[in-house]
Amino acid sequence: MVRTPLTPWERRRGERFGALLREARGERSMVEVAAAAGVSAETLRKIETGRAPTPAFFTVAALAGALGLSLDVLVAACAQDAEERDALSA
Amino acid sequence: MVRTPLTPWERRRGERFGALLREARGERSMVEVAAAAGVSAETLRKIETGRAPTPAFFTVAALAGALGLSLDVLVAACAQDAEERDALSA
DNA sequence: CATGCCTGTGATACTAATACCGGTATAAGA
DNA sequence: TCTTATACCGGTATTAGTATCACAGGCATG
Repeated sequence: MVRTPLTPWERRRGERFGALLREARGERSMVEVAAAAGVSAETLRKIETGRAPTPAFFTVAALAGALGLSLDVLVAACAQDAEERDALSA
Repeated sequence: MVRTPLTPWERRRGERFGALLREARGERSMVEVAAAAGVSAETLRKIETGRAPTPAFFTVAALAGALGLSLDVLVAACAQDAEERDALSA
């Protein structure tokens, strides 16, 4: 095996991550936020829906900047959610 | 064109980013840090040398955690370097 | 009803990230 | 000297991220 496929856990983490971004976007439109971050709207959509579970670092950094989010807080929230999920549904 | 190839600017940013990680690693070995972050040593090496200029978000997050770095500080440092470079070599 | 606009979506294409393998060089230590 | 460890490099294979194209639903306006 050359490159390990994404584990279900990683996909769940991606869904959580996307949900956080979507929540932070609020009433703003996808295209508006995507344009502000300098990425395509489709990319933002895939990240929000969890279809791109492990996006590029600078893509996330640009989105976080456009949304006024802290990257450290973001990863912490993801890790916390993951722990809760693991604890609940083992 | 479907996916835009990486621009020289992005590659330079990747080099800067890798240099920051390498500096933060200090005396520790690649394999040690890579293992602590849960990534392969080759991946860490490529990121440090700039051969992987746009690494995955969670890969960077894991490395930053293993190195005790803040992601926000990291991107800020990259952006600052990029601005300096732009200002100098326009 | 038809037309246009805006939002989000599905399919497709192409590039890059990641991992494994082998080889090379350098330095430290037995 | 020989061995070991570390890092670097090239090639290869496979998955995943990203962008363009084409389409559908809602909503206003003529």
